[in-house]
Amino acid sequence: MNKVDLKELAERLNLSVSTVSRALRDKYDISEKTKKRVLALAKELNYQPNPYASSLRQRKSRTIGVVIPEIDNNFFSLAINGIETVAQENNYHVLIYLTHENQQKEINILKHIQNGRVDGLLMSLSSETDQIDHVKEIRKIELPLVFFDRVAEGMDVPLVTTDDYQSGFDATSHLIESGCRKIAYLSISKNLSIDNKRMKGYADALEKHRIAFDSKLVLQGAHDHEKNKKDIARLLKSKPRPDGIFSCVEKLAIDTYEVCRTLGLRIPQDIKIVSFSNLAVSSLLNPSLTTITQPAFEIGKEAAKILFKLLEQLEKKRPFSSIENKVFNSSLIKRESTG
Amino acid sequence: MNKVDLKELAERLNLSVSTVSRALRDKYDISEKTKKRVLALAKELNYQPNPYASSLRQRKSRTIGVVIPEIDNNFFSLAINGIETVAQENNYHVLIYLTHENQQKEINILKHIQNGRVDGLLMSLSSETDQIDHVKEIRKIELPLVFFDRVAEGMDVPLVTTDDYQSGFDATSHLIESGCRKIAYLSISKNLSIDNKRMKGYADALEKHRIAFDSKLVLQGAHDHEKNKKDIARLLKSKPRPDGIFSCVEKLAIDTYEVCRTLGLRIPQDIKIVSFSNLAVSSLLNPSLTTITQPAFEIGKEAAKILFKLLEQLEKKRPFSSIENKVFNSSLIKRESTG
DNA sequence: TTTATTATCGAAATCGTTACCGGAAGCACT
DNA sequence: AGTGCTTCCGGTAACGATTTCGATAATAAA
Repeated sequence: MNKVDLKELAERLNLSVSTVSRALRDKYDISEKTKKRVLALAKELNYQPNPYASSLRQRKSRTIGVVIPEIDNNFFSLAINGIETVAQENNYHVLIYLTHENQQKEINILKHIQNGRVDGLLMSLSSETDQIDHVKEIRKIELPLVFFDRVAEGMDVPLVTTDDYQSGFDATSHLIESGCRKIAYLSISKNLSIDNKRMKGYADALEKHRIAFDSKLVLQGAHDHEKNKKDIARLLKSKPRPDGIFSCVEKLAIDTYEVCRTLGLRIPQDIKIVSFSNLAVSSLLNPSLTTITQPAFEIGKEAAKILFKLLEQLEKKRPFSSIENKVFNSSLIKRESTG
Repeated sequence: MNKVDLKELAERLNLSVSTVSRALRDKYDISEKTKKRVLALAKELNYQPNPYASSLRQRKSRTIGVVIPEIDNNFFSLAINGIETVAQENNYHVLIYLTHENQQKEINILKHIQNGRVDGLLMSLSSETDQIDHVKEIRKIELPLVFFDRVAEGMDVPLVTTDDYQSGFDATSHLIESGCRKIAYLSISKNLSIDNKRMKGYADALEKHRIAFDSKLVLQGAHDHEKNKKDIARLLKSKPRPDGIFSCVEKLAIDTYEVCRTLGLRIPQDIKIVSFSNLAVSSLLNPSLTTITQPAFEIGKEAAKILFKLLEQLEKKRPFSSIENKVFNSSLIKRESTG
């Protein structure tokens, strides 16, 4: 066991522990000569400071937490990629927590995290979450928090999102312009603001083209693929059959593809599909999928950057500047599924 | 600021700090009555122990680290999903580190991690990694370590892998049986044992069918998509053109699809493709892709379980039982791309 | 009643690092 | 010589929990 601590360094160098500590951290009141001696020995012995002692004393952990619904999802893995990149640049560590779209898990995670384990939090809500007391609790202890994508609104917290309303509007308009008149909306959650906004865009686009909104055409997706496929199949077998599908999330679009295959429905001849998606192979699907693609990596990076800005302000005890929201544009990429 | 610590609890209860601590941890020498009082107040004040103080004292962090090459990759995100699931069951926290396939980053990460920040490590090597001194360093400090998928062999460390040789053999045989005679192998790294095994399976299958191994048909993939596509295009324009492709990783297969589209090559008529892949939409591609699919989620779970078993043994100071390797079977799923 | 035992709790040391305060030594300037 | 500044370093007390040891009181055994 190879544990070198400050005491050991101090003894070997005939210095005090506090001097060694300050030398290693390049403080002003240690001579250059001493600093060099200390650094040299520290390197030789491969000294690594104990992060827990340090965190305990400094009341900061150099760690941020990321709480997300799931990770086997292109959007979130790209976002984490962005987050981790920024964290590594700032010499921070990243703790990952998955809620698996479960509100109770989300509550538990937030509860067990509000003890200084992380200096800040990045978060995207679970689809089941229908109240946010647990998040407000986090605010009470003044833990810097940034929401991305699946945000909770009205909380005085920075939000990083995309132009969900506009995207919903554009996607639906695109379907209408492609000839669709009976367009279904596949939702993940009526609780999530991003879902509501997308649906509002959908509804407004319908209205603009004088197409009646029909609540029977709104399908609530679940966490269970099989159930989703059954529901989608029922929807696609209803008469008159929908001629367009706007899916709020990638996985429901995939389910739709599979159901269409099962039912022998042709895309785009029988039904056209557009979906939010970060699938790298959208253009290679059969048929290629028209997507609204969010800049997921950038969203992760930006959310992390804002969080680090908050941390810096906290550090310098500056008053928090105005809440910094950031809205990215998604891009509608037209492909065969709406052709 | 709402920081409740043991001292505060103790004062309010007219007890000593040590009694409160032991009551909370349900030790035998505290009366039931006192325990109840303590628990009640702790709950009321939402007491959360400071993890760093606790870790410092106990010399354990209840945290494991996961070091992987990338995360926007279906295999690794599924694996993490499995890891996180097991970790959450064990009340452990998960730190994520991405090497971005870069050896130097991998070295730095391992260096900064060997200070007690994690109790154990799960790891999959970067494709660039061509020596493993940094990993051996980790072993010296007796940090429990489990490799999964991209393992380093000969290190007396548990490995969780798939039957890469057999999969390589089967995939190649399948191509041959489908009529291919000039089969290219797309590799990610000559350093990785999984790559070597897959290639050995490829080579042996060729030999079994008396097809000469041709090193010009082995293409070394890089981290850069554009370069890969150029290389693949060059390969596919060579004469006589390869009639089969066996790709070691998903992303090279995707690149190949795109190149084929650009060059106007028809899959599977002009060229057949099989690839390792965890893509959920393999069957929806145009044409659907024949894959060797690894049980990624299970691999993550199993690796984490083995790690926790090691941690438990360490806890009880039992001698380590024999190194526990686990080999999962991948499944060859035949689809149109080799039809 | 005395002694041994058990049940229950408190005081203090400890984990490794950092912050606060102060002190010695050297120099410059009156 | 005395005063005032720097420069450089050490001692000590935190940070918040756990653990060891021992103390007290209550109970059982003698």
